[in-house]
Amino acid sequence: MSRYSANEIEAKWQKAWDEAGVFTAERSDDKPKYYVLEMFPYPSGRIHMGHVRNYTMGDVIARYKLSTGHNVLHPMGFDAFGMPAENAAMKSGGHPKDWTYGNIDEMVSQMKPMGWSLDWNRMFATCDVEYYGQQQALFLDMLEAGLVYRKNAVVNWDPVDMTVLANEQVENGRGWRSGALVERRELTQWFFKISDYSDELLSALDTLDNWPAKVKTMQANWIGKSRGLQFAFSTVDAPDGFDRIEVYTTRPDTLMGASFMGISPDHPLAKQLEQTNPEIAAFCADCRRMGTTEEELEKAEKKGFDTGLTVRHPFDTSWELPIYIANFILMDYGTGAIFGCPAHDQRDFEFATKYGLPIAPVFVSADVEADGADEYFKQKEEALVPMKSEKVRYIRGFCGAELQTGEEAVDAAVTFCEEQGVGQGVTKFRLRDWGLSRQRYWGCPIPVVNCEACGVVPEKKENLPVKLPDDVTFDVPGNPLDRHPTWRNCDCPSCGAPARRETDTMDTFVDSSWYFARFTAPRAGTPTDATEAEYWMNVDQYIGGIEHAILHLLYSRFFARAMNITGHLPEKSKEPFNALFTQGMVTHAIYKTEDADGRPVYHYPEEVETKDGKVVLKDTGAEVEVVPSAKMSKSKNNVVDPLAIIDTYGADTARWFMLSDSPPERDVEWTASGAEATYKHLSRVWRIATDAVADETAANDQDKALLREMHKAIHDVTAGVESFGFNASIAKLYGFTNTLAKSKAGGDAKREATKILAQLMSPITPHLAEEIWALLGGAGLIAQADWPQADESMLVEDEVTLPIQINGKRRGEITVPKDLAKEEVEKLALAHEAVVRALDGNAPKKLIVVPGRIVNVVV
RNA sequence: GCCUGAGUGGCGGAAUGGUAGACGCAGGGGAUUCAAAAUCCCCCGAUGGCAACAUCGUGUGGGUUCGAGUCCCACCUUAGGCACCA
Repeated sequence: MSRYSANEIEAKWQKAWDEAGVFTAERSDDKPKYYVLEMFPYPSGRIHMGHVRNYTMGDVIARYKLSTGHNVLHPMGFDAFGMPAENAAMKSGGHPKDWTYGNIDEMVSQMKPMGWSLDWNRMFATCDVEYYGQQQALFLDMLEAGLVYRKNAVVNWDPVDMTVLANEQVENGRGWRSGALVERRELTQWFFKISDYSDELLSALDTLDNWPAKVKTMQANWIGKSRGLQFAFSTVDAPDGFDRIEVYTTRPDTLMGASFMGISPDHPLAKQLEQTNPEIAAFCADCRRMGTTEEELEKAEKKGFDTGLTVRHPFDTSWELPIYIANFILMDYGTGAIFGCPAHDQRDFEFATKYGLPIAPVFVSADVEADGADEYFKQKEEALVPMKSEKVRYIRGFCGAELQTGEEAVDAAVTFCEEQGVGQGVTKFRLRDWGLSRQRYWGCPIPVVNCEACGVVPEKKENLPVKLPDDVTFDVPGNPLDRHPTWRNCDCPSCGAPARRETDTMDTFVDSSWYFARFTAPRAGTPTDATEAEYWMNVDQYIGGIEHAILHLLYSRFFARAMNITGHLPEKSKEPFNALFTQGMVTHAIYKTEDADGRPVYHYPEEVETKDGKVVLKDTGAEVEVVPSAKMSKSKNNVVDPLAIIDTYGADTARWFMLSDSPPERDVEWTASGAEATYKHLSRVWRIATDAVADETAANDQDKALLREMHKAIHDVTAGVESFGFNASIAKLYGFTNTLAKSKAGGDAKREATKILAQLMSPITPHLAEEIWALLGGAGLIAQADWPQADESMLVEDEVTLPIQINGKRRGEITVPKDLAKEEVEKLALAHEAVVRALDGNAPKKLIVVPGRIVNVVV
């Protein structure tokens, strides 16, 4: 008997699948289709355990669907544009293209040994000219459909490197490379009109039944629908054109508590004022040096600048409020101007306290009398911000009842203001338009041309693709496209005069917003092919990390709609992902000690050992602190390399272990002992199979019991696979393997059971399954064999064991024929020793018999 | 503060309202072996008891039920998200 040799087996069967073209997706009318997709990776150059888990989950589904008679589409590609390639080029020379394609080759060579059932014929990278050329065509169609436009927007600008910085490249307000103070600078940029779809993207979430509720909630919050009042304050002595300033508020009921007006440093009025007032200019410049993320704005100290101008309160024109420019107000939200009500907003409260502005309460708690209201409020040292659904007592209300909820008061205030001609109720969304311009080289060029005479002109479709030039260097600051004369200079597609290309490229989220559609026809001369898209779309099961819950998935949903409008996807694909599954992370313990200065030192798993129940360093014997279940991270030295695992145990072990220990949606901890145990188990299955081949035991009375267990295993494992309960399927496989190993059944029954075991294991450990299948003379490839069906009649036992409870506590059990009459069960139960003892001659108060389940005696 | 989840042995985790802890890891004992590796068998929530067995036990406190890990109410802890403000 030979030993289980994973490396030999795995290479052999991968070759066999490849030669038979088992995983080539083919369209045919005689079979239903199934499209399973895992989020494609960034080509970092190395696969990690997260990939192994993610792609193995998809693979189990794909292989299962293949064996249940589906045409399966299970493709793979690379999300290949983006900054890391440029960073690498800047750091160590070379070209982003070479770096990227080198990494892709490297990763493919690491992925293939995992034995995933991928249709590699469909592979592409988003940096392939064929792909981004079609993306440019899509962009032009969207431009024509009015889904793209240009406007000014603020970016992080590094004045030394003369470049735009991503948020993560700004550290403490300084450029990560130059160390220069980062400015916020306005550039003209391209935007997708995703905000036009805010309401639809929100309401359609309700139709996504097979999406995690969590993701839907996150998207709903992100879209952020709100109902409020938009109205204008009239100004006093303001510059021309600023007679009125529009504000938006979700709390119009607090209008009588207004104490100041705040405008964004980017508000037109602020910009007007800073031209003549150096102090205001300095303040605004200071604000613009802050980062552009909301988080940074929130964390920053709240600062304001009194413009000296005032506005009149809409209900009392003699009441004037000062106008402040404030650093926490974003031009992109609402109208870029607010009124502050310090009594009922914590941020306004702090602002008013800082600048000595009045704090007038509008309402108090419902349990406070109106007379004592002002007194009550004076004792408070923070804003009173109850839930909108809570009833409060209005003391400066102007409509509705004195006692009402915030929601009721807001509605009443909107109605009242509309009647008075002071503004109108509007619905606003937090979701902003999607800025897609990136001032970078390694991305999809935006296919437009700037002509002096014609303005911004779309490139002609026949001139696509607009290819990235290869002859660029990164030794000089700035975007190489900007200083590439022969690429940048071109002829206007409209008038033919000399013109300049757009040198901005697209956000990489654009690339990943339609790749799933491209997989249905990856080599088509148009973005998609109608027949293929009609057949393969939608993605039946999408699998990926929760970190993409908002942006990627929301953008993809928008793109699917845009592609429908522009004729690239059918109506049914407006929601492109029928089911979504978000898998947990792969974690690993961290081994930590401290150096002489108290700084943490992280040790590789190989450097530690367990001695006398303590984890110590092999070298010095020093005790090590074990931090369990931390995300794998290079800096913490707790990364497990899939290649090393394949080398030691084989891909089947890695695949099985990644699914065995935790439910798929939760994090799983990689442990060396767990991997070892998996390998031992697979070796055991291998031994059982090789033993079964030559087993000459005659058929006997144990056969039926074994086959019964076999059918139960079919039933349970299948149920697990269909419900994403891979860990449950694996538990059943362990159980069935134990039964099989101990069975005294005849050789034929054992061989049959072993073949079924191999089939049930085949989605998880496909190589070992093929080997056993071949060993036992299975026809063809197990990958192409029909999934076994459980015989329902074999799932029912002839006898059942019923627990006997006394007052709800288990006190014994009886074994009875399955169909025994209830009365007979009662009789047997009452005769049970423990029951007799408990009753002590008395009659039971109550006797509950749940057929086939339980007996409960109440005494 | 709000919205989602989660909380069960030493650990990962099972349990359509019906025998809590399946299955795996770790641990203990035994068989085999000159010895070891590998393999096989048995035990393994806590407390008491030689044992049979008894009592307790699913974050906390209540409740519904013949019966609650599961359903309801309140709370605690924890992870993720939002930072409702525009």
